[in-house]
Amino acid sequence: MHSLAALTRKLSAFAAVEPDLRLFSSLLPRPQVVAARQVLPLETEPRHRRAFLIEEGWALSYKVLPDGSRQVIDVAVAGDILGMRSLLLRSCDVDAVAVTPAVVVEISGEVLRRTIDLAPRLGAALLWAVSRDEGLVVERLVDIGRRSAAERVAHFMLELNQRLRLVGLADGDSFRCPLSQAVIADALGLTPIHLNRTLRELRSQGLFVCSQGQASIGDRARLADLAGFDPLYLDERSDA
Amino acid sequence: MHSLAALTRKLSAFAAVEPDLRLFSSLLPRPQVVAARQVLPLETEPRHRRAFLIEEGWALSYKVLPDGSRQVIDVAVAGDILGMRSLLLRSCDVDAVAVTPAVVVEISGEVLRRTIDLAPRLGAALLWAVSRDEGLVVERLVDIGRRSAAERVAHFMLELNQRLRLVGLADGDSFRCPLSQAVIADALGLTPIHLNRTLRELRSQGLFVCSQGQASIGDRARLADLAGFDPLYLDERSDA
DNA sequence: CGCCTCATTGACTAATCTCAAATGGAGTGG
DNA sequence: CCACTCCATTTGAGATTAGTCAATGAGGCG
Repeated sequence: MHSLAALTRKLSAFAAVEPDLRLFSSLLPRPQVVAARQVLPLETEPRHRRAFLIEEGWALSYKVLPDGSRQVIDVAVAGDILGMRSLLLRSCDVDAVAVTPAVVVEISGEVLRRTIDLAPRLGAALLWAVSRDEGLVVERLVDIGRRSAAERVAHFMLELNQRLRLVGLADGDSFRCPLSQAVIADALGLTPIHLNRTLRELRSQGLFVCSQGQASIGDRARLADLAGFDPLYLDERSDA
Repeated sequence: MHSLAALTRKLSAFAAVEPDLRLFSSLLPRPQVVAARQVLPLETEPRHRRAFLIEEGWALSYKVLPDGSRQVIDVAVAGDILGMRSLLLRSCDVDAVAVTPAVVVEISGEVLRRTIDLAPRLGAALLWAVSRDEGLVVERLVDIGRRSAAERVAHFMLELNQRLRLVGLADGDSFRCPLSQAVIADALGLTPIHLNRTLRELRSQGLFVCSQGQASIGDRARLADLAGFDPLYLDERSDA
């Protein structure tokens, strides 16, 4: 049996789904331990798709363009699900990979379909969770579309900090951040070089430091002001 | 009673939901006719949110940043729903507005909750539709994050054309496009000035023309090649 | 030690933005 | 029918941001 701890916590904000979660859990395969950099295959054969629930560790989904450049779409931590979209849609070309060693549970289309069928309410809750994660994509869209490099970085880091706090992986202004500059740059639509300079700039102003996988917000107020950050959209509570 | 024609068409790709749709329809208020530029209030009082189903016409949702710049998030045509996210989440600061005269149906949180409660399967289908629309946001993210101005425009227009074809609002390579350059620029993270130059460039190469609200793809093959466009993600069929 | 990857820096280039202004159509009131 | 205004579009010139190319450190690992 899985603990599904983080997921349970997430979904219970939406509805009372414990009994359904037991059913769901019974349909799932055993958790897998994966190494850092290991690919999480969202698609093996053309018609065979799957999603991954992240139980522990960090992972991300991304899309590679014909010219080889990469856009990171989601950064996922415990309780997040990667690839749900490609399970429901004939979405294309999205890949996922573990950033750190991680524990993941595969969710096949079959399992999801049976879950929606047997426990539609949990199905709705799962889709709601996905929808919530999409809120992050929207925020990233605004980030990349209309903010300068420094603003993007500031916003991204504040968001990350807030998300980690919500799942108990960060306490105050410091948090572990195993994302390389290349990954962050690909998430923010920047060059690693330019990201590096931007980080230097933030550092020199005492706003934010990030090195050796350890990140630290130096001046939350000024950073939030720079980013125009409003943590409201990360609120996990549902109004339902 | 509403026709919900476009929505029915969309959702039936996911599951057999006709009976549920009748229930849903009975919960909805009457359609409203709104003028171009009229705001669709996603949030009136702090705790009172709503979404809008677009029956006819064009509308869009956007987010305004502190500095006044705007990022367009969704462009919605018949059958699309705007603001679903803000209904489910405590999402913030997203506004919606009609681009053309339009017919819309308000969906209150109350109605959505009752729908999910009484017809969870339809609830799942609705959330699935939302998830599908989010695929568009992801695509926009890649667009803005990693493509040049010309590539963005090419991709956006091919996507729009494809979407309109799917709901019967475009036939071949020509389609009505009532979006002003300012709107398109805000959707693509560009300045109107730069968008204008980019459009000129595409025009001069015979790839794409857009004027007087009428758009036309001049050379689909080269345009798709430029954009790296793959219409797969727009496929409305579900695998479920 | 040699080979990674990641982070960092410099010098130069190219894409995009900003500011400013001209053009042109659509509607409006006289 | 003619000013006149309001927009959206178009163009120019110069400033700025971010990207490219190239190279050097620094740390981890077999």
